[in-house]
Amino acid sequence: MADKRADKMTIADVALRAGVSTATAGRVLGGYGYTSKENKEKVRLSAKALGYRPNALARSLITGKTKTIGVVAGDIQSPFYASILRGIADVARAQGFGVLLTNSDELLERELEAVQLLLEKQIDGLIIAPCDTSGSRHLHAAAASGCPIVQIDRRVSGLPADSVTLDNRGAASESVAQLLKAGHRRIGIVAELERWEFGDIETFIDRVIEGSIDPASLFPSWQRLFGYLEAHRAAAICIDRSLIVRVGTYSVTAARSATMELLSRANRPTALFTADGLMSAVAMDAITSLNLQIPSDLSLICFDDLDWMSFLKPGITAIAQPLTEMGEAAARLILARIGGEDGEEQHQVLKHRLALRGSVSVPQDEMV
Amino acid sequence: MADKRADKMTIADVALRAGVSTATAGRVLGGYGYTSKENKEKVRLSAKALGYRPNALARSLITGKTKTIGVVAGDIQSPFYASILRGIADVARAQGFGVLLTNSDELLERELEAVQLLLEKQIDGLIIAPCDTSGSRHLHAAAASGCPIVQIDRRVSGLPADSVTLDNRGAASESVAQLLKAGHRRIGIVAELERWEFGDIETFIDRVIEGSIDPASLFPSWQRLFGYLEAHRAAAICIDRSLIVRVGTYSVTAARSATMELLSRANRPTALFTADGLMSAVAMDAITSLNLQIPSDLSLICFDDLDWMSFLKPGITAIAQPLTEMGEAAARLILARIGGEDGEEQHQVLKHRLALRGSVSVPQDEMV
DNA sequence: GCGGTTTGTGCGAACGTTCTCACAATAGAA
DNA sequence: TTCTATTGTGAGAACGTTCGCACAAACCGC
Repeated sequence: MADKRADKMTIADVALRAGVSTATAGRVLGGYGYTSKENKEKVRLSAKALGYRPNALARSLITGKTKTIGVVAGDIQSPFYASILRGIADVARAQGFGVLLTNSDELLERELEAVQLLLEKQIDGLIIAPCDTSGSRHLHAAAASGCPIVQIDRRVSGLPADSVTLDNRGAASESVAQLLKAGHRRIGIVAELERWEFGDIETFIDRVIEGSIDPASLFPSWQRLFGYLEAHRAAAICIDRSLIVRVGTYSVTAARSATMELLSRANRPTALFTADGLMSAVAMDAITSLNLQIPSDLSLICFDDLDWMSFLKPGITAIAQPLTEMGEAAARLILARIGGEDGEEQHQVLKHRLALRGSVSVPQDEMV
Repeated sequence: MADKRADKMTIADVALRAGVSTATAGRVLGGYGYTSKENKEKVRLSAKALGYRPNALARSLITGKTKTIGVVAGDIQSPFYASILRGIADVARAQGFGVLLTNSDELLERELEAVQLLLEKQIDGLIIAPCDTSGSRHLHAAAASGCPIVQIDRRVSGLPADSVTLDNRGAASESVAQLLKAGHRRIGIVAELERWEFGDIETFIDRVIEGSIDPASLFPSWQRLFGYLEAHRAAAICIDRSLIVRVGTYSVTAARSATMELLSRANRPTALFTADGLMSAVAMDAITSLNLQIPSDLSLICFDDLDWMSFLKPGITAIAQPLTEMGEAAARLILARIGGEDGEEQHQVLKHRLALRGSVSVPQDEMV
């Protein structure tokens, strides 16, 4: 038994018991500098006997590295962030890094507090899904002060930081093209589309058509609308503004009522494209409530591949984002920066996978 | 402009610029001790001008508190842990605490490493879903060394630490009773049931029947089997051992083949009880693959309420765990302990909610 | 034997805070 | 006046590490 107060054992105690200086004990335990075999042994034994556990705080204070990366997610509860976080945590753990987690709920104020907290705790790097893609002075400041940042899911324009995003525009465009190819001419889209800083949605549509928008620092849902518009233009099909359902907020109730309204119309669309996981779940709810059959009454392609889409009666064709891979990529980028890599900004744009299942068919009116 | 190197600003720099001692500056910024109004003002101004950000590491080193709680989850990616984590993070944030996250993948070795990492980083408290409910010397050691621990989802026997769990036995028992009441006599159960330290599953069944098992530090899936058995005994119905499908590992493929086998039998059960979210999803997949209709061909009650269960054609009756509440409760407990509360061990057992939907009916053979 | 490298050790100064002292100055009470 | 509180200040010692430096012993080729 002897000593079992594993509590406040310092390197000095270990050194004393081993009969060496604290410096020597530090060297063997920290694995730096030279030490003789005998002393190595003595110190190790002493440390084990005393139940010594290094204090990372003290180490970090002097080395200036905490081996901790901060993560600001939107909402950890969502499968989207949960999977990304999984990827981050895996890579971090493999390198002996810890993950300090906060969520912003997509609220700027909360993001501010979170970043502040993380920086005070001296994280070595920050992975963040930024709320505000235009301003974000706090992120510019953090980057300027030397904290490496990797953006995920979206990019704040002008921020000197790496990013990992999905080709949302391409994915949406491909899916909508799929529906168009099947013969659909009235394709509804349900998307969040909370805010676009440069005007209303009509302006957005006009500017996409005229080709004067750079999708890079758009929010994902806007990029997906972009893809929707692009596919229509490529097929030389006019946009029916009424088929674009802008929920305006990331809420189930708002999404539900908007979707119900769209699908209850006399001239309802023959196909539906949902722009994210929440919209997909809500749309599915609405579809079963209205007793619509997929794909005979309505074709459907969903952004985000949720588990139920594969085992529903006809499987739902869905765009699968490589979420854990995104997290892994982000973690690898941040670790590289922490490791001192100082090349150009890296902007990794990952590709989706279109899971083709049974929710798309020829539109009803053409089937006769 | 002036100074924008928000990087290495220490309290000494602030003090120098304000024309006071570091002690006074510390008092103003740290909010302890006495300071005159004038100095307060001067220091605040100086800090703001220099973009001073306190170094939590240095503070923690001396105060002995990091305002950080460590979390060891099984798999953050699962909706189960994601929701719990959400609850934890919310409560922690509200109190200015950070959350240091790791996952164990239910592997003891990984849990060991995780706990080690967290303790080295000097977390103030630990919330953990322990892998091993019997041994766990590392947790005993951590508790002994003064680190408060809150266990979640399950309890290691004899560990002096609070816990937050669900009444798994009660929930399972109630659900199975529901099926029995509807007239089912052949009720299948699909559960993970990876390990039970005291013997094989037959022994377990026998010992439950004879009433010689304390369910407190059983793994949830075993507690749920316990409830299944209990409900049968209460209804004086014999257990058919062949209806108890032990998957043995938390894997989709194993679960799928086991479930397919069960549902393909000539004398397949008339009702099914799935013991967790993964089993539920897999079972649903199997059911649709086999083209069985719910509830006419098979009644179903699932443990864990997943989003698709509410909007499927007939809704699936499910046991909803109050997950975020569990996380919140755990966080509150740990914060209380960190705050110095030293009463008796607290073991909070939360209640489930049975979401009654359309997946249960009278068994087919009695319907005539 | 002599410089030069390699290997090993201990002292003490960092790191950026908090916190204990000692010490003033002011104010009110006796 | 003189004694106690109250309010304020700064010097300097913690906290538990890492790291620079000085110094020694050993080994090496020549």
